[in-house]
Amino acid sequence: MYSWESDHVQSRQDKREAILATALRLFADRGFVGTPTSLISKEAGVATGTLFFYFKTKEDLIDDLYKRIKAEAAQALCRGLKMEKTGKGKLRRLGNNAVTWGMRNPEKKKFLEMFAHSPFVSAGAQEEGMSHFIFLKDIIHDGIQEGVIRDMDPALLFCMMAAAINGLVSRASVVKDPMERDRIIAEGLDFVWNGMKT
Amino acid sequence: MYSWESDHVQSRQDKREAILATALRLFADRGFVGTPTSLISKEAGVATGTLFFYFKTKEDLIDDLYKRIKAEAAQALCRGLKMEKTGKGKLRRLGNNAVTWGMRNPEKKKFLEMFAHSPFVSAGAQEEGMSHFIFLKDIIHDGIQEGVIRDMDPALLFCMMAAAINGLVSRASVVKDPMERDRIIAEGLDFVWNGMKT
DNA sequence: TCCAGAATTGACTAGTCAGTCAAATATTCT
DNA sequence: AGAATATTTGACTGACTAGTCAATTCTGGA
Repeated sequence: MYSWESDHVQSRQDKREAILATALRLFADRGFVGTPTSLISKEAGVATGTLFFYFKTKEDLIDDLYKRIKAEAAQALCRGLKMEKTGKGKLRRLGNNAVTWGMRNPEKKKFLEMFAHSPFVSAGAQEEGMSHFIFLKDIIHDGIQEGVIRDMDPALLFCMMAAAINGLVSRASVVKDPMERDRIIAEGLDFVWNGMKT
Repeated sequence: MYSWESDHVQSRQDKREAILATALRLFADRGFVGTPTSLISKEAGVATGTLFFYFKTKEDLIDDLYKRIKAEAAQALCRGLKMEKTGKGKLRRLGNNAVTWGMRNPEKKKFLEMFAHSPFVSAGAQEEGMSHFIFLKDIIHDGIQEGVIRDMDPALLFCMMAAAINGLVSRASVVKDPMERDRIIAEGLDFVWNGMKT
């Protein structure tokens, strides 16, 4: 079968993408260790050797996914941030963006969670992942300067914000009714906001 | 060598405890899958067969640890709770207890975290684990009745409180200076409290 | 002391999985 | 076209691991 004969046209480089997409799906519901590379390649429609042609090791594949998702998440957090002039506005927008992204990308969120709690994480990837989020420190810092945020340890604020929003998304994800879900998201964001405002 | 000759007197039933303690330590820093049963038995000073004499499978061992730690954590959360008369007092005490326990038992905290994010968790253990925490729902409910807590979804409040405190402990754990650490804990608890109070 | 059952041992098994490699196929360049 | 290079394949290997089991040792009671 030649690609120009197929319904599923797949250029050669797309195999790499197919592997990444399949890996994400499988990792999210079976975990890193519960997902053999053989299964990834099978579900992606490639041979085992092909997977190792594109990724030197399984860990490389995981790290690659991590960096990619982390970068995408950082980008999503920034959506519309420039338009907000006040620190308060920026922070509110940030929270909204975070929740929206988490709700829309459950597999990616799960992956990031698993990665963070996994003991076999390459320190390098961990570090590069965080580098995308430096701008958050600035926003928090500005908020404190403006006096709209309580003067607390910025790293603590960052940790607690992230954790609380994570909890919020987990809770909101199990609520089926869209109206109720929106109400819960609003309540959750209020929780975060009240926690940090002066 | 007979036990009465040894400096490390170890009655027969203590092997079970030795296995559990060793497993906790190893799981906490290598993860479930990164810790072979052979290593657990070796470090606990027993034969491989002995481990499987006390625990039918590796998963049984993990579940057992989980139930035990969960029960202990629930107990720790309750310390001094009876003495508090108001909902506000109870909730403040609760937060303090949670942080204190998390800081004092990093391995157990890590274990619970890993367990929660592990995809191969027995639903039974998960359920029994939660059963120890039903009393929290009541406290939250009382707080809302009293009017000291904002009227929001109790499950959401529970999720976010747990997540935020978890984030707080993570952050506080990396701070070496005791004074600064105490300040951060106080700030963190304020965050949680401000998030939920009316 | 002797026995029955509980506890303990560690060599062994059966299976799994990450990663290799030589051969085959496709693509690009001249 | 034909050579050179890039990609793809899947059978295979070597390492590792959960769990077994027959044999041995320990323990408490008669």
